[in-house]
Amino acid sequence: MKQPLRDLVLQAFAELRRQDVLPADLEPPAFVIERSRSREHGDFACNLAMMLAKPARTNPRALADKLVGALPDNSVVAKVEVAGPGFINFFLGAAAYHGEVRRVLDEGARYGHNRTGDGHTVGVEFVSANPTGPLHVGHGRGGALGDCISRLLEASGWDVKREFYYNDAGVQIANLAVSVQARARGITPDDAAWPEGGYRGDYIAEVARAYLDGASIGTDDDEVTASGDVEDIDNLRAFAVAWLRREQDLDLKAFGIHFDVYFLESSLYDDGKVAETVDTLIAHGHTYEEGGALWLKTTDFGDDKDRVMRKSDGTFTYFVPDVAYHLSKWQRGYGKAITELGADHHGSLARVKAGLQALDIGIPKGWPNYVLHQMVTIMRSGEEVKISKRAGSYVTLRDLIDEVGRDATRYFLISRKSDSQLTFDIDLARSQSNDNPVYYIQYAHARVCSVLRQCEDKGFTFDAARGLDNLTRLDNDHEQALMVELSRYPEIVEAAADTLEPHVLANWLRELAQAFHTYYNSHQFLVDNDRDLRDARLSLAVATRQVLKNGLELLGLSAPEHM
RNA sequence: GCGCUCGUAGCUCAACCGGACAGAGCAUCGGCCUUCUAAGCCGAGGGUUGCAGGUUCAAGUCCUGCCGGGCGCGCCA
Repeated sequence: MKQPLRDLVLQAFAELRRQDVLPADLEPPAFVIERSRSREHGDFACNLAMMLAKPARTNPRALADKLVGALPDNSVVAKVEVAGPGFINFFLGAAAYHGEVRRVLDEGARYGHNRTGDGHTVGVEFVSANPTGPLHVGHGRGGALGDCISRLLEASGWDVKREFYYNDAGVQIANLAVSVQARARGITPDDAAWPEGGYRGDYIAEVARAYLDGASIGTDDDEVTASGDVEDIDNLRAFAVAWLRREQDLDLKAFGIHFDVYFLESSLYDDGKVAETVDTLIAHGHTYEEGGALWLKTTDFGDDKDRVMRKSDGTFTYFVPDVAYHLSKWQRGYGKAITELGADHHGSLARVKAGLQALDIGIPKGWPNYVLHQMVTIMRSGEEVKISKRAGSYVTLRDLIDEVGRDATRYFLISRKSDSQLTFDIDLARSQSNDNPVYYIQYAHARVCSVLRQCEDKGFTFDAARGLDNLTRLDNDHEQALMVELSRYPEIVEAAADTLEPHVLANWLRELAQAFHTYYNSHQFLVDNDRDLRDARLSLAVATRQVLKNGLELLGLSAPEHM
């Protein structure tokens, strides 16, 4: 709804330039049209006059008056006021909101979508857990965030590729293999013979048992059968990785997340991409040898010290495949790329970005776009549960889903800004699940469904067209407030997608639900003696249900018809 | 020590990227079910936005310096 107002203001601005009130060569500044916080300030406020006060060398209120005077005739604005330090407040006519209700019913599941992405491809990488253990809550936060961001971008016209990067090469995988081997030999973590750095969790014993039983594991691209031979470390490793990948896949499926691409780190070595990346960096003169190692001059690109790429033993440090991996994303046409990581990885960002810049192939400085999430602290029985891979003590994602449900887990994990730490109180989420915000929103949806069922039971026929013809009957404060809330949805989706912040949508959905619950409690939908009013109210209820459903969908939450 | 990040009501967090009087939920207290689902609604109390400066018409938001929490700082990944 903002754009028509913006156009009007720009026309007024141009008119003042013509009248020499403003310098003829003055370009319009980056002013905003924004929703008013309070009803008395109208529906939208514009700050243009305050921004122009200095270049025009007049006081903002006088300028605001002139801008208002220069506004062209139009049908959207019912009233304009100049207020405060020089705000121009727009009061919209009821027709503007009625039009929005019609749009909701007309566009249905597409309402709120926009075309910002224009069909371009964006790669969204998230979770990317090492296949060395079950997914824990931190992965859950990353998973929920990445998936919701993907959904928001899809709703904004992007062609989204969800991508999972497996670190299936390197030291941790070797550790995994020897851990399973030790378990298969009957060694436990408390024994002196337990390998240094081995994974101590009980799941390792499960893997070992299955290995000794000669089990088979099918993944989408492979089938691994255990030989049962404890000495066969290659088979042990392949079996353990396949096992854990399958476990993680099941967890993600239970969480409602799918990926389009599973990218294996090992493939970067197999097809020579790592070597190619290193060669390119050397060829462009961004490296040097020192102490038997090959260094990348990351300080040329904003890092605080240079980094080793190839160790003196000839192997590469971990960030080299990371650079090769991101290069692969670039080459695969991800003009926009989002990499979602736990904040403990932030130290490596600078060197990966430096590596990408040093390739000299025109990758923009801000590419990829990193989204970091802070730690999740888990409380159980009033105490913090420490996550310790070493001791094998976990709160797994599966535990959470089992205990508090998929919807509640997702909602909890995305309802906070990703860069602030999150406390997940399991007891609270479980014991008070009825007071959980997600149920509050879903309840509003179920209530509309219930009203429609009652409508049928009472023998009323709901005529949506008739309702839309009678929207002028919706004249009380609660109905007005609800319509205003509904009309904000497209702006919320656009803002959340632009800033990659799903919590904006989560919080707003609560406001929408609240506006509906308030309305529901103060007015009857199924008035029996006034069909026009009844249908008008039902139209508004159905529009609300549609927007609730659309919003829940973008967060990957269900929209139940009964509760 | 250096870098990044956060600090808002008793608790958990918002605040539309610089706008008007800082808002919700939980918790506490008080009301509302013979009427569409009370998983709901209405009301009350609760704040020097960690501290001190600066930038400007306007600062929780931007800049500087402190204080405090978290994370990172390896030829580990």
